[in-house]
Amino acid sequence: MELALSLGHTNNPSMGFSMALPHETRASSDPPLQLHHLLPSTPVLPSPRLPIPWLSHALGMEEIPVRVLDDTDDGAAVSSPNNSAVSSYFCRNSRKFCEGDSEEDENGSTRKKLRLSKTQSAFLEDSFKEHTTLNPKQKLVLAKELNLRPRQVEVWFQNRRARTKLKQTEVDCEYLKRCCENLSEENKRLQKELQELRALKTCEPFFMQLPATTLTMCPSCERVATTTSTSAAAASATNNRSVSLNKPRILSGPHAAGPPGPSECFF
DNA sequence: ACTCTTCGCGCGCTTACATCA
DNA sequence: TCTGATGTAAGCGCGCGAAGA
Repeated sequence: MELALSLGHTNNPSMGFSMALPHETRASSDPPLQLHHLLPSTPVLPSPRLPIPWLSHALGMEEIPVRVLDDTDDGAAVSSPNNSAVSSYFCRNSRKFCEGDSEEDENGSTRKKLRLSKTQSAFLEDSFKEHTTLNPKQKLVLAKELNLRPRQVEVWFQNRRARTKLKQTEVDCEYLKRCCENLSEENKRLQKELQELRALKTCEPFFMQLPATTLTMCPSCERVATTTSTSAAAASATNNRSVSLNKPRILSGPHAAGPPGPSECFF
């Protein structure tokens, strides 16, 4: 089947799968900051650009040809007994159908929860790939096109955003987990190396008599500098081995050596 | 200019139903 | 046929921003 839908241009060109952060400015054109923006090579959920139903016609500019979906199109099962994308839904609290279609079926029993047909879902999915949010007019047009209530379209988009966010969170967690594992491995390796160096140091007391040369690494710029006593400077300069026996010291804070301010590299 | 109220919307959390293995 | 897991439509409450009084 084909669907002809005319809607305005997107109000959310950034789209993609960047999830809206809570209470962010929704009209902002800047995509919200994501973990994958901060971390290298974080897998990001695909955002394929597929043919989309958001066509070029401006909203309300012309008659929108609407074809009522019928679920025989793809054989998709809508569990509603009348097998249509009905404009009714089940109110949990009142135990009846609400808003426009509150009747019960012939048996007097309430109808089951509506499930969208595959066609409807696919259409909504395509729309979502173009817009993760809908403006009221787009919602109405989509609802009309799919023979759903606007509320259903709205709920579908809300749930779809939630699912996307959940998946992205899972991806991010997986990535962080791998990062953690890698860092643990690196930590183990460095600890082992340190032990070896210490063992070597105790085996060669001669070098203990040499003035200590400390390698100090700036955690900010990651440059390494040697800080030695004045008398030892010459000796250490000519004795690379003594330098190698000293473990680079990671400062606890940015340029923790003191005098230089945090914005100014000590090195 | 500021405050308050109302409205619409999105989100998180949750429930309940449909489907499947 | 029954059952537990999973997916998802939908309800509810809350917070936020915009608009108007």
